[in-house]
Amino acid sequence: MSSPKSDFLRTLTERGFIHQTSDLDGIDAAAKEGRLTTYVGYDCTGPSLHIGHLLSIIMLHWLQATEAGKPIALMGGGTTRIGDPSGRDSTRQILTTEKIEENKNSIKTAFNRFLTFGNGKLDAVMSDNAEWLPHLNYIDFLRDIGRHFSVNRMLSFDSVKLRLERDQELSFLEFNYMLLQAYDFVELNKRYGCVMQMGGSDQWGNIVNGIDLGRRLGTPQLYALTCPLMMTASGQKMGKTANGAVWLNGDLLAPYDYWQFWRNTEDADVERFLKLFTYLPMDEIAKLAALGGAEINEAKKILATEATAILHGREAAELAAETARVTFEQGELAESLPTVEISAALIDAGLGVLTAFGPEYAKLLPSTSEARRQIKSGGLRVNDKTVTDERGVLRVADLTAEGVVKLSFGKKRHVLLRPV
RNA sequence: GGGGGAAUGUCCCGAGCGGCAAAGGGGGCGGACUGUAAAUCCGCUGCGUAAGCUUCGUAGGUUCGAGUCCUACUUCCCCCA
Repeated sequence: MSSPKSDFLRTLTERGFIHQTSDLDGIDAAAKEGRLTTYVGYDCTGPSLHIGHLLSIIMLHWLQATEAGKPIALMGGGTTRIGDPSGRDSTRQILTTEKIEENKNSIKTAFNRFLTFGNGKLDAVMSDNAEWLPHLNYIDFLRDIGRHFSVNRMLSFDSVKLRLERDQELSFLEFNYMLLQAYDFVELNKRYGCVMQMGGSDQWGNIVNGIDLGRRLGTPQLYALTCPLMMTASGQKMGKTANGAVWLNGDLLAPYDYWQFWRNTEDADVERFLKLFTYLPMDEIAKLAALGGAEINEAKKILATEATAILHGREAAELAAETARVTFEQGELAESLPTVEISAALIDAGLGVLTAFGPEYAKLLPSTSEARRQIKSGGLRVNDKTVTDERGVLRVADLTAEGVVKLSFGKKRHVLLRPV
């Protein structure tokens, strides 16, 4: 197609969101008229979404911001009971319905910062396929939906093919996943006039199945749009911090740590990430991207603050930036660092360093054995002084003027112990 | 139904004559160098502030001593029917 006429497609294209689409012209036209109602589905396999999901959420944001259509966030309350085999070597553990409900409620909270929900034409809605999938009748489903699926073709999909080639188990349960996801698309079309599904590039097959099913059932033309799988410039899969996944929920990953995650972006990724993970205008991004050498750190700080702001709010982002500035640039003690309160009696009696860093208190390290090893390689500091004696003890004399002890693991992770 | 093979350090792959806390990778973490980057180099990578304790699919057995030998069971793969 020529250059896109809709703000929506132009934005996604210039910011690098688009990996694959069906019928670009059709999408463009629908976006221009504001009738591109679009959904993205989210599994409820974990307690929170993580940055792997962020691209699709931001795409929904742009959909709404450019007035291209109504965003639908679909919770996979039903499909999670089956388990998507895509990208999986082995069968997912089957979660209990209680666990799925719990995850779902926790996941939902992340969307409010990105989308405006309500009853208006372009207001976002949250749906849940547990509303319809559990009520399907097996025979009816086979007759109405199953007959449109060719097993020959299903076997050719990567998610299935890989398992078969490697002689890995693929249960009949999982084999049905793609039918249900296809059905979701059609159902959302009926309920909300949804005409497009977006997702990560690994979802392409599943999405196209929905389009095919729609055509066979006489549903209006449906569209697909996928975004690239996020990798860092050095080829690592994105989304890991030292402590695990980069969760979107603040109770699982504090705004400060989230800010740090973005601050540590590789040079080569800065421009790409500014486009994808912030709402900054393109000309401003171009300026930041032009920075070279050590100056690029300024761009990284802006990336971190902007990305944190759209998830946790401006105030939390500024606080994280300030905490980082005091800690890293002035080398001073920032009282807003993550703080663990301990009983004053522990300090009075003298608290062993190994224990203090361990899982019981600062939680910087998973075990005291690990703490011992880190001391040997010089990775632990108390009040910015490297710990050399694994038998060292924290005492009242170690408290700073602020009445805390600063424990550091590596150059980047700090925790304050505050006796109360 | 019959025959053969395999399960190893709770991230993955993977060696392992009866003396093993168990080779080697990958990944991860720390240190050095830098810019809280990448690349590179070095170190660490079961638990325990000591003594020591607990690991090789599960349960028994042989032995001074078992990842290693024997028996049963579980799961997976291959061949035959």
